[in-house]
Amino acid sequence: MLPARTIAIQPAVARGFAMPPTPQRTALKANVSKVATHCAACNLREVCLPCGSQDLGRFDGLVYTRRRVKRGETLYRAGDAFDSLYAVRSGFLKSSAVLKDGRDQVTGFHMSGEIVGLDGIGGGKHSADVTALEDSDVCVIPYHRLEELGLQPELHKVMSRALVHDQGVMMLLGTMRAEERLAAFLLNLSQRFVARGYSPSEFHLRMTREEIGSYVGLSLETVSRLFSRFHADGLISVQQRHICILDVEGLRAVIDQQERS
Amino acid sequence: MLPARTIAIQPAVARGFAMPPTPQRTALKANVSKVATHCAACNLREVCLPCGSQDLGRFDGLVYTRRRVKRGETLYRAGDAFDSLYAVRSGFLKSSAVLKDGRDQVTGFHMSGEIVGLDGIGGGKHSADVTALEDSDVCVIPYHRLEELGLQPELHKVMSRALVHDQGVMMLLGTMRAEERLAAFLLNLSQRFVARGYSPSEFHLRMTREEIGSYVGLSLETVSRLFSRFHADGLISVQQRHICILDVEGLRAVIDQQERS
DNA sequence: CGCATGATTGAGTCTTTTCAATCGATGTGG
DNA sequence: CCACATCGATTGAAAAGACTCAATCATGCG
Repeated sequence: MLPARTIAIQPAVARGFAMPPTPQRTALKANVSKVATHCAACNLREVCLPCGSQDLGRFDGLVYTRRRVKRGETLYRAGDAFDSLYAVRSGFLKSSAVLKDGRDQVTGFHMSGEIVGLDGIGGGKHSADVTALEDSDVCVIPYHRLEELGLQPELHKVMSRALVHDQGVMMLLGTMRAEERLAAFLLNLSQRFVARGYSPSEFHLRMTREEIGSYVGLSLETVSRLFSRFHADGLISVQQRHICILDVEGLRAVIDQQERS
Repeated sequence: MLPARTIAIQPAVARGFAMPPTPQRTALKANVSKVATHCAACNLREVCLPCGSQDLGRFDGLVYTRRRVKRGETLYRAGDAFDSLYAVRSGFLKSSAVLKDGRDQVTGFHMSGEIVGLDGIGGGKHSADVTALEDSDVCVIPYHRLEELGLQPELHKVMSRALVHDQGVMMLLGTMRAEERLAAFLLNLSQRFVARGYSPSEFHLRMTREEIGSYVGLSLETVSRLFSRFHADGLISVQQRHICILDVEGLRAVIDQQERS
């Protein structure tokens, strides 16, 4: 049903560090295109620049690999061995975890410049699935190379920021009402788009109502209803997955003020 | 109202690395007792051993400091400058964050062997408050020393595990019903107690119903009612903050099976 | 001993979910 | 090229779960 299991890819060659060829690696080579230029996504700073636009000296000498993930395919799955981190170069992905009784939840959305795969460092295995919501392109960062290169301080910051972000999501899920959750979700998306040079007020949702609902802890119907209500209130305009934010302050007020008309 | 703001404490002396004495540091010295023996809490592995019971060679040469936090006092607060991580040696703490409209939420509970303060690495400032729920004792780990000592790989694992843990909390808040949340909360606490050599089935809650509710996204009344219901169902016995888990499998079944009588 | 804080329990309300029907868009095969 | 199938989105009505308000009950502390 689903495409072949993801196998983390090693760089074919790195200066002074030739990987011993294994059958898997040889087989995978065809899948992987070597990137000759520097990759801003690998900056590990969640830079918001288009890939390739920033030249990072410390990456000199590192031959890294790129991997394409088609819409619907997984970058990795829960239980997969952890070898590498992934910097999103382009596209849009979600991560999701499954409870043993079958219920699953979207735990995050990832766009260009963000680092994915941090969940695997602790246990040597990934604890969630990461699936592309549109054709995506990631930069593979072998974890052992990261250590060699002394990039840990950067990584610490990325992970710490991820922890702070999760804290925010916990606040959202734990204390906010449905309206507030959705307003916060839209504002967060908008922020992230604008940081990447896209319009802050007009964008295309890459995910379904169900995925949004799963992420913010609501049913898909509630999400749909609230989009309609926001639309009726003149805060946004919705047409399927095309969103315009018409009144940013109004959206913010939904979160800040608990009293409403 | 609250005790003086927390100031992260530096080690007074470290081999070949004398801190320049500043007024603050001198003033704080009285507060800090130097620890001559190795501290298992600093292991950075969230070891579940009582502090001091494990001798870690790589900590040779590091003179580290201890800090006591009385019940109700804060270890640090949101906005405080980040200098150090803290390993809990004994006691029990909570972290909590405040939304701008005043609502606050408990984002975690911390017991011996766990590392606190990771939220500050990314932005140089802490993003949450950490408060002692009982008199506690932490080991201060200056962040810059951590880099010198090459302990980053350990730290990565701790942070990654924290991310995975947060993922679990997000699942709890996002997909579980009230009963399931509370059952999961109790089982998690039990697990953590048993890992520290305490009874898995009988323990004393260090936090109020309100703090539990805040953590799992329920009102304090709902928490109280559910404790009573679990009691009536023979799953646990509750007497104020004293808890006995009478039927672990029953509690697990609350989470796993969505159908109930 | 009395006060303050936290816990329990009840009643009523409100939000959100569930179930269900319909609509719209997209893509495929005849 | 169109009909049909499929998937996602919308909307309504009813039900359930959790919350708020409020009163009462324990416990611990000064």
